[in-house]
Parts: sequence; C-alpha cells; structure tokens
Amino acid sequence: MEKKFDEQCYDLLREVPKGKVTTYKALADKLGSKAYRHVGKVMNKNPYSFNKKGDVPCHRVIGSNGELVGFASGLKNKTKMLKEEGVEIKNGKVDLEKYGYKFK
DNA sequence: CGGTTGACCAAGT
DNA sequence: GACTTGGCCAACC
Repeated sequence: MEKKFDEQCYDLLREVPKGKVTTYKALADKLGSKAYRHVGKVMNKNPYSFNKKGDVPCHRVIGSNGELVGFASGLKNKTKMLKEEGVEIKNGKVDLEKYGYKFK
C-alpha cells in the first residue's frame, strides 16, 4: 500500500486527456470503491492543482450524470475551462457519451 | 478509537 | 419538478 486512495484518484485523473471529462463515480469505481464523496473531498483539498506541478485536471471531473456539481474556484470557472479545452457544455452539462473518458 | 466531513448518488416525498 | 433523506467510503481531528 504505497498510495492512499486520494493519490490514486489524482493519478487516475492525470490520465484523463484534454477535451475529455470523467466522473467522481467512475474514479471511485475504478479504484474499487464507492467513495464518490471522498473523491470530491480530496479534490477540494487538492494538494495538486492542475496549475501546479501535480498537473491534476480537477476541473475535468464532473458528476455521474455528466452534470457539473461543484468546484472550489467556482462552477462557472470550471465550465469555462472545460469549454476552453473543447468540451461542449449545455446548460451546465456535458455529454458523457462524447466527452466522458473511460479508464482502461 | 469514535465522530465528523465531503466538489456524490439514488430514491423518496 | 424541486427538495429531503439515507447511504456509502476514506481521510482527518
């Protein structure tokens, strides 16, 4: 057990390419847990912001239904960033079928 | 060790 | 269709 659940979340998140998004549920599920909540909590504290060396695109993480749930810097900002990356957002929602990244 | 906390989710009212 | 409740899991105090 080298990495904590938190760090695994970050690692998985780093895997998400630009222009794609993932869900808290997918992350937790991929890690073999249902700690959706914990993922968000960790992201909120996120020791690595995508703006820092950690390069963790926390803004690419959204709700399970493709709906943007929350963001420390403001949901508006999150939406904007995603749009900048090429993700089409309708009414604060993302098309998971198109932009939802699937982990291997 | 027990209780609190979360950027959640699904179901119920 | 908007709001409330319960549940789930791991980290933190």
